Amino acid sequence: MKSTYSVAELYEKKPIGEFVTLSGWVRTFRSNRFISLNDGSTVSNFQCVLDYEKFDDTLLKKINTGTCLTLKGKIAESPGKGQPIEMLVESVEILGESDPEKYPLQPKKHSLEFLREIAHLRPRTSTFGAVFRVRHHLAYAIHDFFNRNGFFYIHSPIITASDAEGAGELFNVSTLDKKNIPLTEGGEVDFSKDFFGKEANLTVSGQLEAELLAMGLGKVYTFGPTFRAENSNTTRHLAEFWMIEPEMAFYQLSDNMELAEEFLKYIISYALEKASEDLRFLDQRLADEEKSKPTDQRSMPLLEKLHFVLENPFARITYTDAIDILLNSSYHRKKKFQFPVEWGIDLQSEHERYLVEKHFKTPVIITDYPAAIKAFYMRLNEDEKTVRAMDILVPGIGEIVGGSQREERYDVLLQKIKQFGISEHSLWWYLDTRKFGTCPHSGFGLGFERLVQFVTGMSNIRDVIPFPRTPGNCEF
RNA sequence: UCCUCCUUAGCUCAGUUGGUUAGAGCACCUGACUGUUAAUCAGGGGGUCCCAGGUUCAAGCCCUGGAGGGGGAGCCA
Repeated sequence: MKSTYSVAELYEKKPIGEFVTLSGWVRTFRSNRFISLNDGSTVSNFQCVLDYEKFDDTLLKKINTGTCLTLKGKIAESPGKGQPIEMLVESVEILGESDPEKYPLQPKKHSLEFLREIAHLRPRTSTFGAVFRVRHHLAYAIHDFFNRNGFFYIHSPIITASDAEGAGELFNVSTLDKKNIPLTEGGEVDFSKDFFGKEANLTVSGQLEAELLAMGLGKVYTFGPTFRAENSNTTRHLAEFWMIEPEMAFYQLSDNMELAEEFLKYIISYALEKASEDLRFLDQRLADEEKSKPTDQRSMPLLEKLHFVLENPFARITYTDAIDILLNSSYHRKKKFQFPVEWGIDLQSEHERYLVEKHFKTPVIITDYPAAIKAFYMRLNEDEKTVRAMDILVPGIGEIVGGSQREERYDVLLQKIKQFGISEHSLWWYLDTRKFGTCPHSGFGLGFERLVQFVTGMSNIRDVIPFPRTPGNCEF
């Protein structure tokens, strides 16, 4: 018979009368009698009761917030109101002491900004425990969804020599001696002397490589780290983040949209099922936070929002229709938009927010953007002005998915590459797939941390990844 | 990178028109109490007022520069 349990297992099995072993970290120690213990298996703490007259004072003094303990004792029904069962402690082993004068976490509410500075300890708080457990379930759900639907998980390279999308600043990967950098005759850095014999960077996207695999394996996806050296200081950007990029042969844009919607709904319903206790906690946390805001600025309660997304179809409109809606809006007539609206502009945050939060009040898929504001690889429409792009916008976060049908026609793609000023030579392998057995295909990218933000209701992206990397911040 | 707000005890924050020894709640320490739920009650310790310079008889408060953080924007996922 097993006698070592996690807190989650104790609450599930309620082994009343059984002598068990339990390990965890002390949240509070009340009345010299009640230890509130958490082991990370669930957001709930477990009450362990000890008779202080039976234990040494020097031992009791070591039971403080943060102390790590192994307790042995019998499980009994709890006469108190806060919990169904509790442990009547018979032995206490101190695994790790915690000096209460110096331990920064207290049994009280801390600001997220303060906890960010002690990111090595914040996994011991209720909020971050819940966030990281939900993050796990979401990651697992993503693999589960693709596996059930016939996708193959592929590993695209982390180090690449191509700035695939031509977008954003790159992190350089080099083993050159920084104090003695070899130069060419023209005074440029001589990357032929570098480790790879050419300039190399951390990947900004696995998409181009995923396309190569899709045109052999059919349906594939990547799920890996991505790096952008942008000087972005916002609540929704990281220098290192995780991205999911499915890529499907023989998928048109409409198939792509259907997949993306089904995918998001599957993941959310999986999280609601597997992490219901954590999501209830996060729902309450958000509600408490929203109390300090004026009524008209409050967002929808977390659980209500998630159910709403599950139960309603995403709105689908073209970019051209979106511009019309914006032009006909009362916001536009009253000149509430800071940026002008006209066909051809890149939609600003305020425009996206109006469409999602005011007009449709549901996630929105916008398609067929002007070719000039989208990447070179997106398939050109018959009007030769727009491309088969799709962005999914959600309330609070904005863009969570960006995807497209890919340009499969060799001549059109080559012309676009030249137009965008990209060296065709560096993409010879990408062009080859259009030369040999090309086919219509589509895919999209989902920012994992933005998904975690959406599901947990955390407003800053730095609070949904254990150790965030942002400009000027690489601690831990 | 731009705009804006902030920086006072371990944490969250107050500090009036520039004026004596800089305050509160929580945390911590000591004691009392002991079936509590962020326990309660009494007492105590704890400060480079972000840094540097300036104005003034006098600066936490005013001025200049810098650093760090929050929110918004851009770039994007």
